[in-house]
Amino acid sequence: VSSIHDVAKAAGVSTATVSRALRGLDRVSPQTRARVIVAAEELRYVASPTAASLVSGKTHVVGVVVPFLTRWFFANLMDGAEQLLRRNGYHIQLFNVGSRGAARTLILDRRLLWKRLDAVLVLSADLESAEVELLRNLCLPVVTVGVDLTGCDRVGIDDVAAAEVATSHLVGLGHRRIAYVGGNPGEDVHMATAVHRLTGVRRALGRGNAPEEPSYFIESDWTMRGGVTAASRLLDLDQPPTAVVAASDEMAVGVLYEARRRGCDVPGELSVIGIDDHEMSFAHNLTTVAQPVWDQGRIAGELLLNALSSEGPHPRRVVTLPTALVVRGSTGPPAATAPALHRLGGRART
Amino acid sequence: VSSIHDVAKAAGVSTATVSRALRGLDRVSPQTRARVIVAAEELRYVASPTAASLVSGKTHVVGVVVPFLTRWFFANLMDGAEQLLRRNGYHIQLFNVGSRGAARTLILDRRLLWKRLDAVLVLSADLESAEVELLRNLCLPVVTVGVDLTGCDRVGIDDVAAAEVATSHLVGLGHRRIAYVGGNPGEDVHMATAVHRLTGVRRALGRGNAPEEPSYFIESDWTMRGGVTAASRLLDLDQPPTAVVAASDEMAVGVLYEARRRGCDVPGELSVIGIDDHEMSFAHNLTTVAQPVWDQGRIAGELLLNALSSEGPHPRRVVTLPTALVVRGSTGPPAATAPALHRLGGRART
DNA sequence: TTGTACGCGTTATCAT
DNA sequence: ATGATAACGCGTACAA
Repeated sequence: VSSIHDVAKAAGVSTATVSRALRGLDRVSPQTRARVIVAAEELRYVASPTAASLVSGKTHVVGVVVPFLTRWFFANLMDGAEQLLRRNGYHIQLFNVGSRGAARTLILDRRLLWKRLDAVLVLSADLESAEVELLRNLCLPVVTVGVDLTGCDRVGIDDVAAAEVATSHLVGLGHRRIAYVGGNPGEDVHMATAVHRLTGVRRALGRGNAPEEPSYFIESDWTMRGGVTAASRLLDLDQPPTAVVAASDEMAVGVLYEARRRGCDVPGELSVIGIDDHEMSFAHNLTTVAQPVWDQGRIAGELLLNALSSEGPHPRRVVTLPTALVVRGSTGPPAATAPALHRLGGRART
Repeated sequence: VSSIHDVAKAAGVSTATVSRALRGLDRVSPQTRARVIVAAEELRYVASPTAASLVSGKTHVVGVVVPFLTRWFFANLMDGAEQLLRRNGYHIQLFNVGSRGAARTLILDRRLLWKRLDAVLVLSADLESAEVELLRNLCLPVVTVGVDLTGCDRVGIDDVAAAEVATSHLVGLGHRRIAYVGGNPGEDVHMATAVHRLTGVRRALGRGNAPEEPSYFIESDWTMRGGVTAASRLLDLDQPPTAVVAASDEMAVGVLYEARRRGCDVPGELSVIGIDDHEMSFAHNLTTVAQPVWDQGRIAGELLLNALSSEGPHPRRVVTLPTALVVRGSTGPPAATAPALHRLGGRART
């Protein structure tokens, strides 16, 4: 409830001096600064951020665009970015845009972003072209994680390689009937990721001289339930696969669940590998390709701070982080004999 | 890049009229309003939120204080609250305070909150007394989830009852050697929750005439790893329990993992029950007491909107949501014979 | 080193 | 119904 005038009066100086003293600018005598600081503390003065923003044009707020708050991957990205940004005096404003298509919760729009933010962080959210356009017109630093926006700084992993490593692991174990449970490239926020991982799987199959059986490629959503549904379709086939690559650990766990439910032994009758190294994966004994999620968020924050501190245009920065195969107990060599069938009576769920 | 003056000029009216027309106030002729709207659209005008805040005193920003972004429970609370608030024109600013004690990431402080927010949502974060004091001095509506702040609106579940139901389920199955794996009440953000759930367990044991064995009460942290550690201690006992109540599903899954790792059959040799109904619990076939997490967030958002729209002080509102026992496969009657031991060689990990 | 005064882009009050 | 104008609270040239 006390303004800069009150502090000025109490310290016996002008408001300009208060402003300078409190913000650590030079051209203020040490004694004066001390008096001002004491007075400000006394009056519990805090400069109004809105007033400051109005004149400076800086809000010290960073917008974070994210498709899901509730999924492990995004929550960890957020966490990594948040800590760094906050430590450097920036506040985080959340834009939870939701999934694509009908499930989309929020369309980014001028009034939502305009004049509110100093920068934008896009966490693996594929945006509509109009939204990308908008982001550009904002004339703000934009950093993305796991998705490409031409010209914007970016951090991510090599999704093609990650899927390739996962698939090659199975090929190396002797599997030839390998299925892929991936995200739906058309309707999903992870469009790019879905495409890249599919590419990686194909590449590994080709290199390993393993066939591509169309019915082994299932599109589903990135959740555990998606994995359950996909596994159900696969295990209902006359010739079920002997191994499954899932595009995420959550989906992989869904596959494990459905296999277990049908009495299909893992890895004896079915090997399963995921991508992510989700925090729960070790409890499921899931083999996976680990990616450093939290670090991707942190580094994205660093890139943002960098862009924020350097005036003018800067060269584009792209950071690609390494992944690593984590072998646990859900993968093994295929059974020597033809596997037992674990079909359920009815038709596969969709 | 266009201000209200540009729109005024383009529409041939004053800035005051532009403001009124665009905000849907009355005392503007329909024709004038139309002209203004067209001009604004033409110029892609969006009112500067900072300037508007400076004069109105309203920021249309709600602060959300949360101890962890990365845990399922909090992410879902956030999600529920976020959607409702955004739909009603409020922006979310994140305050990820982190755990208690040394692990604490962020101390809430005047400059962080002052003049920035219209209201604050505290999601199950136990705050330092100084922070609570600060929150009060902000003179803003404050709503909490799962934690009590005297005078503040609150939504939550009956934690005592939830733990009681979980424990009674085991008692009803015939168990008498029942352990409890709970949060550390001293060092944890969930202080209140930890205390309440412990109370519920004790109450059920007392009512069921089951003994309270001190070595069966383990304090750990609310994660899966905490559950692993706790289970390790319990299974190393000379007389291990026949059943475990875990304060959260994540801990319960940790217990399941450690039991499985030691070859201890669930539920044959050990029954396990959690609290939450975490989205992954069905894959672990975990019996649990479900609570409506997302709804708690949503309702907290509703309370906040309510407080925001009604001027002046209002009577305190407390909403308590129901919980429900979900019986799956991790609980069953105790074995008739004395259970086998599943101790490991060394001393229990701590 | 310090003070004066203008401007940031709105909303709100009053007059018309 | 509309317009002129004073706040809102601060940062910052510029003058002193």
